[in-house]
This record gives sequence, structure tokens and C-alpha cells, in this order.
Amino acid sequence: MPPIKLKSSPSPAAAKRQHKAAAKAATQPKEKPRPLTRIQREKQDIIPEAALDVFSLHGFRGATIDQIAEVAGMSKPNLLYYFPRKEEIHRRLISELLVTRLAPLREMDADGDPFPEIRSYIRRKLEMARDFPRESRLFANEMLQGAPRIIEMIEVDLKNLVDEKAAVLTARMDQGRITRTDPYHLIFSIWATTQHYADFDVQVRAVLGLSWAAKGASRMRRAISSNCSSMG
Amino acid sequence: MPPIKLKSSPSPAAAKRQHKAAAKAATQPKEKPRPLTRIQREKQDIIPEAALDVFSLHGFRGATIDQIAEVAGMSKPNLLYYFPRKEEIHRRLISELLVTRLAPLREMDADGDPFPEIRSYIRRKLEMARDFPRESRLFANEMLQGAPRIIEMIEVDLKNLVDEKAAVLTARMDQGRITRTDPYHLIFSIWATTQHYADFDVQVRAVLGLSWAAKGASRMRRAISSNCSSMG
DNA sequence: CTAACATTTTTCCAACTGGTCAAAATTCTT
DNA sequence: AAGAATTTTGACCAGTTGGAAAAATGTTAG
Repeated sequence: MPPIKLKSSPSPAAAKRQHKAAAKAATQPKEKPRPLTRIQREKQDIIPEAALDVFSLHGFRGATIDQIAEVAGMSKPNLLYYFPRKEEIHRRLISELLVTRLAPLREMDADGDPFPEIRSYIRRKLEMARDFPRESRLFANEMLQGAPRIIEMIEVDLKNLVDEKAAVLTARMDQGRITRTDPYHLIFSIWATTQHYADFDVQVRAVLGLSWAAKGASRMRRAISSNCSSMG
Repeated sequence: MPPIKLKSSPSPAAAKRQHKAAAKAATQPKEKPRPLTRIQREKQDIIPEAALDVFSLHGFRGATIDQIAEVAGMSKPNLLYYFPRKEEIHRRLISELLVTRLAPLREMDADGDPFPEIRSYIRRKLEMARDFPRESRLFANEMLQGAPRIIEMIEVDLKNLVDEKAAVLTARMDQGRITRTDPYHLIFSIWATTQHYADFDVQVRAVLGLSWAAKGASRMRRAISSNCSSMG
């Protein structure tokens, strides 16, 4: 399939506006930047929160500002007062997301004992899937759509990080401290498995016959131990 | 965040129409059902094919009939002549999908040697991810959205099948023929890992620094061997 | 060849979409 | 309390969306 051009870019005169406060600060450097209002702080918290619900469920195109506004408990124009474009809410969510996602891998210690190090990496990933399933789904949605908005970050930051850690793993394998495998595919497996519990939650629950009320906890514990042991 | 009601049901007088041919066949049982035209056969092949492109990329809500029609090389009303509702194209794709997806697990032989049996199951799954990535992504999209259209099938057919195979696996473990693990999580791991190569294709390619031209083959071979070996 | 049917195009529609704008309502500062 | 600034609302727009209806065009069995 490839391109499928979206007839987007609806407003030719886009990018002209800016958030009022920001605009003021930008055009009048003399004046003190006037700190964020209480309301501003609140709303800029509530809106991405609501948007996460909707974007993670329907993807960028499938989500509507109206929906987000409704979840956030405000009117569409009011929401647009804080985030003048749909894309900006999404961008904000995505960029936060990437930082959080890279952290666990980044913190994997090269000097530690490789086996517990990997085990704890898996655990952290699983915990993230349990505690932030919406973020996981947002990411998955973005991937499914070909990652249009984050491909460069993946190609540079993520690739470099993985290259680095893969090199460390290879070194450990050379020392015979862990079983030899392709380090990249090892990492992919970890990503895949942990993501799965968030992204395919419905399926997991349905197959295990879990009540929808029984959130995470015990299932997660089994998943963690099960997955750690299968690494052996 | 669960409900997010879409303000759908736009046409209150829906469900009134039917495909002309089908309608005729239904209301005039005397007449011979009048076999499908050449054109009908062609189009009913082309349309789901095009729809698969679009749905797998944008999900149900994000996809538009216009897009599908464009990919299929026909006008929207013409497309609607064959599939009067957007949902019907999607439904058709999804139901085909489920059959195909269950097949490999269903064919896993309870009497065979468990290890090669699992290995070949993984291989089949990986091959499916390589050869039918759009189908995989369509499924993933559906899952991310909470599987609204297939939850019952998952809860019944899939659950039963997995329960059955899990029982077999447990028996093998009792015999000490394979390492003891939670059979459900073993199966989830296989699903997760294989899906990953289709759904997160972009990420896999970016991290491995693969050219976008180099499709599947060699990467897949490594993935297969790598994943099989890590089962050991 | 032609009637009967199948297909396609054209035109149209109401609801929804992302987004604008000015006025009204609220909140903050002094 | 008053004035200034911020926040919210309501009305509105142009473009898109899923879909309907009918007219125009093709196809094909007899």
C-alpha cells in the first residue's frame, strides 16, 4: 500500500497563531514572562491526560478534538485555547512518551551482573506496561501508522542506545556469562512481550478468563515470574 | 478510560438496504440465485484488498471510504454499491482474519514431539507476520481499540483453543519433556514476539538500520533462528 | 440486436471535522 | 471595588465524511 495521501493541511494559514501567553512573552522580551496561571497549569495537565485516553484508543486520525474536550470536561473552543492545534496535544504526549520509554534501557547497567540486569530490565518494562497501558497503546498506535511523527527519533536516539546496549550484551556473551543470542532480537523479544500485556490487554484477559475488575496485580506478577524464568 | 461514546449511528434508517443481488436472492426464492458476475467477483476481491491497506494503517475510525475507494481505483459511490456500509468491509476482513489466525495454533499437534511442534508453531507465526503484515496490523489495531467487533470470538473460540493447547503443554511439562513454565504466558510470548515483527516493523527496521527495500527474507531468517534458540 | 439487468457516475445531503472569532463571564491585581 | 487580564462560551465556517437517489452507461443472455 504505500503512500495513501491524506488530504490534510486543511488550514493553509496555519502555524500563524500561538498560545496567547506564549505569544506575549515572545513578542515583548522586556516584560517579565508572566508565570503560568493556576488555571493554565491545571488545564495543561488535564488536557493531555484526556487526550491520552482518546489517542491511545483511536490513534491520531481516529481521535477527535470534540471527544478529547468531552473527556477533559470542557468545550472544544476552550480546549483549543490551550492547545491551538490537535497535532500539538499529540506531539506533547509523544515526546513525553519517548523520554519515559528510553529510560529503563538507558539505565541498564553495563557493569552489573548481566543476568540480574536483564531480569530487572524486563521487570521494569512489565511494570510500565501495567502502570501506563495508555502510553503503551499510544506508542503502538504510532508504530502501526508507520511512526510518521517519531521516525527520526527512533532512527537516531533509540538506534544509538540499542546499538550501545547490544554491544555490551555481545561482550558478555563473548565472556560466556550469558547464552549467545542475537542481542537485537533479544531486546526485541523483551519489548514485544512486555508491550503485549498492555496493547493486547483485551486478548490476554479474555483468554485467561479474567474479570475485568481484577486489574493487573496478580496477572502481572505471574507474567513477570513467567517471563523471567523463560529467559533462563 | 473506557466508554468515550462516539456520536455514531448517523443514519437512523440504517440497515434498510442490502446488496442488490443479495436482496433479489433473498426476496425471490423461486428464481435461481443468479451467480456472481465477473465484475462482481473482481470487485469483491479488490475492495477488501484495498480496505486492508487503509484499515491496517489507520484503524476503523481513522480510515475513510474515500481513501479505500481511491486505493481500489474506483469512486466512492461505486464502492458503496458493493459494500453498502463501511462496517461491512471491515467485518469481512476481520472474520477472514480470525480464521487464518487460529489455524496455526489449531494445527499444533498434541501427539507430536513437543519441542519441534512448538518450534514449528513459532516458525509459522513468524512467516505469517512476514507474509501478511497488514493482516497483523489490522488485528493489532482492533486489539488496541478494545476489540469491540471481535471480543466474543476471542472470549469463546480463541479461549477454548488456547485452554486446550495449554492443557497439552502442561501434560508435557508433567512428563518432564519440556521445561515447566506457565503455558498461557508461553503462548502469549510467542504471539507477542511474532506480532512484533509485523506491527513494529518500522521500529525493527530503524533500529537494525535496515534499508526499506530489503524486505523480510534475511531479517526474518535471523528472527526465526534467534527466537527458536531462545526457546531452548 | 435488444431488452433486462448490472455497473458507474453525477449530484446531493446532513452530520461531523478542525478551527476561528468576538463577546460574555470570570478571575486576578491593586 | 474597579480595571485589566484571563478564561469560557456560542455562533459560525469551510472542508470532509458516510451515505442516498437517480440518471447514465455497460454487459449479456436470448
